[in-house]
Amino acid sequence: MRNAEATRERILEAAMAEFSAFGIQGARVDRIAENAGINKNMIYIYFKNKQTLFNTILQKQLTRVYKEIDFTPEDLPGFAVRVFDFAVNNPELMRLLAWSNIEQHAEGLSERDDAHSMKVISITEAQNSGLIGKAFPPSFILTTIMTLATSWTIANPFGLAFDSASLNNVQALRDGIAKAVGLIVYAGIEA
Amino acid sequence: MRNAEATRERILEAAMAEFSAFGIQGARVDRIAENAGINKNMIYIYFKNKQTLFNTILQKQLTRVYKEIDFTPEDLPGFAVRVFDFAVNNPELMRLLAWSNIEQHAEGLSERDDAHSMKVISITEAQNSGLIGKAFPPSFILTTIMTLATSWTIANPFGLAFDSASLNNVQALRDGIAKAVGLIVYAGIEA
DNA sequence: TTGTATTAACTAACCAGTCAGTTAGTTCTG
DNA sequence: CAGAACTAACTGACTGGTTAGTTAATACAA
Repeated sequence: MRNAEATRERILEAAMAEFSAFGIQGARVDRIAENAGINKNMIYIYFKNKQTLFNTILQKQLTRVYKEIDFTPEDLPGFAVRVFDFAVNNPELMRLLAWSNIEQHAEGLSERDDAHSMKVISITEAQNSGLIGKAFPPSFILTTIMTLATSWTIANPFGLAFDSASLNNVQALRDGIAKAVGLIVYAGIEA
Repeated sequence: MRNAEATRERILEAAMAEFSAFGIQGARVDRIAENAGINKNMIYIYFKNKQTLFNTILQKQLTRVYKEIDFTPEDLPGFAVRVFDFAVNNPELMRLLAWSNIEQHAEGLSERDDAHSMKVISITEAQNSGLIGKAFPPSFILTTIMTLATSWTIANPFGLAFDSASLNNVQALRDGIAKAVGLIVYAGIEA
């Protein structure tokens, strides 16, 4: 079986699981090779080194995030719920983000910054057109939404165990998040 | 200079910096010894191993957190601001928490769980006595406050760079957090 | 048969933990 | 109070195992 593309794909798949579980430092290249069912050297042929492999995966996953979650400034509670669902359904990805944050070797995150700036601008416009309230600055609103929506993932600084029981009723959390975000973004309107 | 207590303290200090920067896996015992200005073997005399050293530090820091931040169910916006100030002023500690979460070797966190349960009970009582609103479940309120208050630290899943500019005006963030928490906990009262 | 995919064996560096031994300080004894 | 006996603090050198990355040789497909 000789198939360059398939081999590359299997490396990426195994590496995603490995990096998500152990981070960059903790990931073992031998283990990735074994789980991918390929020889370790293939990793060094398809990717420069461990760090590059990680960067490739992070890039790919981030692109996926921005593609799969629609940003709707006119419906921020709905957006928050979408982020929440995505985060709860993709714990591997959340862990990858956490690792890239704390191990601080991340590169090429300009895409992330761009996506952030665009959202802040959209929120500003929504405020000016009266779609949402002006009680809070746009960047504050965005940060609040993103952290609120990911509170029940590995991102919670006090541990997921902190409030894991709530995950037994995902719909209740969805409702709570939508309501809380609504209070914040519609503060000052129709009140 | 022979002083067991001082030596132990210097190890803990250097280890805190090391673990905060590199985590458990990434921490280097040799580096801790060098920065503490002691012989590496002393670490193994005073502490069983690297993991035990980490656990000791985590325990100590968590105790400090619970001691230094008063929980006031009758003034949750104030509590949130206190958590925010503490988090912003103790980035090392926030990193330590993040490492202990993601590297999942943490032990002896019953103290943390107890502190959490107590707060949930207090919030429930506050709701029943009409001090705060019943729009959200107690555990939801607590989780929301904790993550909101730590959104501008390493805990932010999308990176601190996500909204680092806001940290230039800490007072504005404090006000925003207090206001947002107020909207959530007083929803349904005096409205 | 030519070049690409793949492999096994190897290397150099690193690192947690150990160990045999030394030095500083304290207690006991005559 | 001298100095021997003892204890606690500390040191430097080492080891066994691990790991990222390399190299040289082999299998295969066109």
